[in-house]
Amino acid sequence: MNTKTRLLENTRQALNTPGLRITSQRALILEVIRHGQGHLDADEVYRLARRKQPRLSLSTVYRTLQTFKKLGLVEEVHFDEAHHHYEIKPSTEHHHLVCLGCGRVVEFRYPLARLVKRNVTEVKDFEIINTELRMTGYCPACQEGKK
Amino acid sequence: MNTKTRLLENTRQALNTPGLRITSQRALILEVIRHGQGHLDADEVYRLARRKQPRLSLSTVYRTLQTFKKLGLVEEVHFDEAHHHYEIKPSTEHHHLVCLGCGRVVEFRYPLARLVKRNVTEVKDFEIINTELRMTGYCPACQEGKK
DNA sequence: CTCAGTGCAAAAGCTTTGCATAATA
DNA sequence: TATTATGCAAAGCTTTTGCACTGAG
Repeated sequence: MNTKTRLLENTRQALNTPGLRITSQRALILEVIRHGQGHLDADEVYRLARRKQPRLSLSTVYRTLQTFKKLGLVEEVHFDEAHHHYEIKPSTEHHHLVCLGCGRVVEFRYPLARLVKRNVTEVKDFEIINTELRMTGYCPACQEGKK
Repeated sequence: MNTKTRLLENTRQALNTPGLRITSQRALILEVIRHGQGHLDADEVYRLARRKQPRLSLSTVYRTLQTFKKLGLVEEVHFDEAHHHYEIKPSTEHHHLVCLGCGRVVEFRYPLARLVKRNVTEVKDFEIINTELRMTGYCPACQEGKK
């Protein structure tokens, strides 16, 4: 079984929804996000994917990202900038720590949703769909640099 | 002391930084954000402020927002959409709960920064500047509507 | 063969910038 | 009077959309 066939096979599992078609573009984009280290924005996905499939268009990337989001396959993450980043939907809740100096993004696990739901009156009655914590600051290395 | 004078007086206190000028636009924009219920985006600030000062331009709003942000006077909040919202910098840490049904935004207090800093290894060594938690879901009323 | 998906180009937001003019300190 | 800030218009970016063509099922 060659790489391309395996890729399509994986995609088939991920995208098995009536009416939805498995295309080489979708397989490729899913693969790029899976292997992309963490948090790619649409343009990064586009550039990486174009190495394998030069005729791929940016609109396809955007449309595919929307599709994946609706399917719950990827998650949109909001950093400080104006645009969005995407990551494969994690099985366990996790959050992000962004260094304002070097831009490094650190992920960490912490069961916030449960905690907050239990302790905050306003949240108790909500049906929570998504919980996103973003902390920004300076990592140890960049704290040094500032001195 | 008339309204305009008082406004400028308040602004003077807020903006007292060498080289920074107190203008009627800045006073007005600060006032709009202060009285705006919670979370206005740039365009909302613009439209509200234009009622009092029709010649105000949108670029001034954007530039002023940047200035205020740098001064730590207002805070940029990131919701699900592509653009930013602004609020007067709160004295105590608080977070946001957004209803996906009706769009209502509920604020709640919870000392997350402290908690996470204490419990998460990855965060311990960071110098944290900002902590932003955003939860989305459905409020009681909208849960009803879905049935 | 049909209809969902793609590529391309154009449009649509939101935000930033250049430059001459106005206003503050 | 010396700069800083403003208004206007134009440009920049990211994201979306229309349409004819392609390709999966």
